[in-house]
Amino acid sequence: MAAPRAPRAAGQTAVPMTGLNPEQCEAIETTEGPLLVLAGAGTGKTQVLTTRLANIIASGRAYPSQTLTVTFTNKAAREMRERALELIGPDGEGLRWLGTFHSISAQILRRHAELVGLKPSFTILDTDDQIRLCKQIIEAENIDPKRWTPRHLAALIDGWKNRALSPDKVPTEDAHNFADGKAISCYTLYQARLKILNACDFGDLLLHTITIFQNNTDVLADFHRKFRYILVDEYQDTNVAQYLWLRLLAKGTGNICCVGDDDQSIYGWRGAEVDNILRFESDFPGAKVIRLERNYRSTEPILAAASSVISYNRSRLGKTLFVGGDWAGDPDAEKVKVRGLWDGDAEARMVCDDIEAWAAKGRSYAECAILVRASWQMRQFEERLIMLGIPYQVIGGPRFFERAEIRDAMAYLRLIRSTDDDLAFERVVNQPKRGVGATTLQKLQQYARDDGRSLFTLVPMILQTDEVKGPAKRGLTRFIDQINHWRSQYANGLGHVELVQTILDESGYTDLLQKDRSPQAQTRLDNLKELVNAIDEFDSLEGFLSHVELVMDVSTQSVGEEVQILTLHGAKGLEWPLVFLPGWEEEVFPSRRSLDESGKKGLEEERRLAYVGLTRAREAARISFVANRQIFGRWQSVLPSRFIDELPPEHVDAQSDTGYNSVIDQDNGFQGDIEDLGARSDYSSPGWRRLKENASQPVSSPILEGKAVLLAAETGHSGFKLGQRVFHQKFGYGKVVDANGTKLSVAFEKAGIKKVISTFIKPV
DNA sequence: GATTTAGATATTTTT
DNA sequence: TATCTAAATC
Repeated sequence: MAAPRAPRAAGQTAVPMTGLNPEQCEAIETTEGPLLVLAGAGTGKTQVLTTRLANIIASGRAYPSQTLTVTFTNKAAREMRERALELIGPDGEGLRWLGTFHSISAQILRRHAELVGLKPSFTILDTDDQIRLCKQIIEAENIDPKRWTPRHLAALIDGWKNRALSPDKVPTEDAHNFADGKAISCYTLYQARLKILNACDFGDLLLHTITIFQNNTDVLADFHRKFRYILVDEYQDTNVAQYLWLRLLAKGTGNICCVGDDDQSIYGWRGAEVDNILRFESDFPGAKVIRLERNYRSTEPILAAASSVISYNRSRLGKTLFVGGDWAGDPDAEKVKVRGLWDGDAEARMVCDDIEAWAAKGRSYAECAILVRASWQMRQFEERLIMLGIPYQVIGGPRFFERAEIRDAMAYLRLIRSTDDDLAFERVVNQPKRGVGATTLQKLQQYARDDGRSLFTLVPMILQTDEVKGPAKRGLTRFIDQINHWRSQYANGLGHVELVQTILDESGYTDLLQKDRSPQAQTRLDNLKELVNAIDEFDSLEGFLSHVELVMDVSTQSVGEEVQILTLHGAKGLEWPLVFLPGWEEEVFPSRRSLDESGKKGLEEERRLAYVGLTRAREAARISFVANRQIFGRWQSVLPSRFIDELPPEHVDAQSDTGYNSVIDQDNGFQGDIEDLGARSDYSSPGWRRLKENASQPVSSPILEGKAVLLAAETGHSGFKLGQRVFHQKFGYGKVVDANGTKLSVAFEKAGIKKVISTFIKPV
């Protein structure tokens, strides 16, 4: 490789810098030495990051392959790569060190696996495999799995790995809380099992890489020479392991640029340490800090609201966002609306009416988003939107590669790739049913543990004996034969796409789903078709599998003309003109669990979540809270969130449509005035009083009228006749087959099933 | 070993 | 309310 071209003079950039403000330019041009870019919400962070990367390359400071760019999500990595390539053109083909912490670690680890006792072909376990491994360990250690769940153990191990703690370094008091101190031996056992399986979990990808760097100065020195510039996105979300990883690499040139926002650190429960960003200047001596505070996204009231709330946090570096874009000095900017309602139904009604009114002004549904704290809050909005016939999209939820049917299909493929993959073997040996139950499987596992060889190798030997009999023996024999058959077909040149198809058909998996008349079966079949399509895009099975292990993500869904419903966490990095922030009640938001588990730290994180939520809005933010909330089927009287009190009164239009003297308490039969409630819970605050003074106007929903939409339970079935064709947003078209009682029975065409509908449905 | 039923249990989510 | 797990029964 030739040496990089001579660096250009400082200040001279090779990439167009039009439309960038002075702080942004400074962040782009300060290429040498440690740099922290504190980028507030909506201040053009991604643009700075991509332009900076492009500039380093275009100015000849480094070849693309000499830059390391780290993100947290695959989505961010994809976006960054695209935007950087736009700026630097085909030169950037070599941006092969742009990726997530995990994908880059995996690349490094594949090259140096033997240094930590792994083969380069190691597999990467996902959460599901991890939990099943933990289950086996808990059984082996004779721990009561009811009291100490595998999930619990997996979470503990994950937590330690986030903090870069190997089994010998776990503080004893940390381990005491699990199964009378057996936690550490479980962890040790877990790591031993992983080594036998030639596998890694996500945490190991980072930890092994750190170990390699620490124990092999030559390898580290190699990477120091290689990576001339390091860029890190979302630095506030790094955990201890990621921090150590970065420190080791940054010791080379010292050219490390971290971009982040301490006010947007919302993943503490997942191991992120806000402290990393707070400590940056002392961690990297001589570090420069540049603040991006000019916000191009939101109106004055929205920024004022967000800034005011976040100012109540103590652990932060401090920034002051100001309106820097088209919104500057806009006299028509809407104040942040705060509305109090009787219950969740009324709240959903108000929000959806607002959305209709927005659309009636000629604006698009896709410009609206409803951001909730927890996913259970989504349902009532969905129901209401279905009723009004407004298209919507729920973002998040169970991901494609985590669905059972996809994981089953993947397990078959993993077995074809490597018969030693015991976890895959266990998953599908009885899927579809082959008469191999828990007892048989346990017996097999016992053998495998004693022998140290894989299940697939041992089972044929066991079958020679009389250890397993009857249906289990027949099932196992067939299973082994089938796998061998598929493997030889594949070895003899059967294409990987055909292979999946063959496996699904010959194993009886497709049959099983086709016979199943449940509503999910059709979706599952569709998902499997989707999987076949996905595999088609790769040129080999191995390529597909190793990609999927790291990128548990299917290409982003297209966003059409739909209202978006998502969690506050899912909203980070996104923006909409109109944002609804419902459920601002104590115990819901801030979430009670968060406060219970992490106290003041938890509260500050919840507050950052409020900040993230508010700053997603471009033109209008609408907060709401209720007096009575149904949580898991139980009614609870709730109080407005303390964050409402932290809003700046002059930028807020607060109003309660229901009055606060309306409190029901199902458990205690309490029904009374807010004064009583205040007395009960010591709740009294300026914000609350301010809202209470305005508590007069009733809620109105004019938009509802004239909609050809009915709820069976509310209206009876006057709107429906037997045989009537109807449309349901989730299940599609169908015919009414029974309309007695309070519910409506509908046979849906696509799913081929009958379903009792208690939510809204539209006659067509 | 498979199926059914009763009971407990309940954030946020990425790799 | 909905979902997942473990015991109880087939």
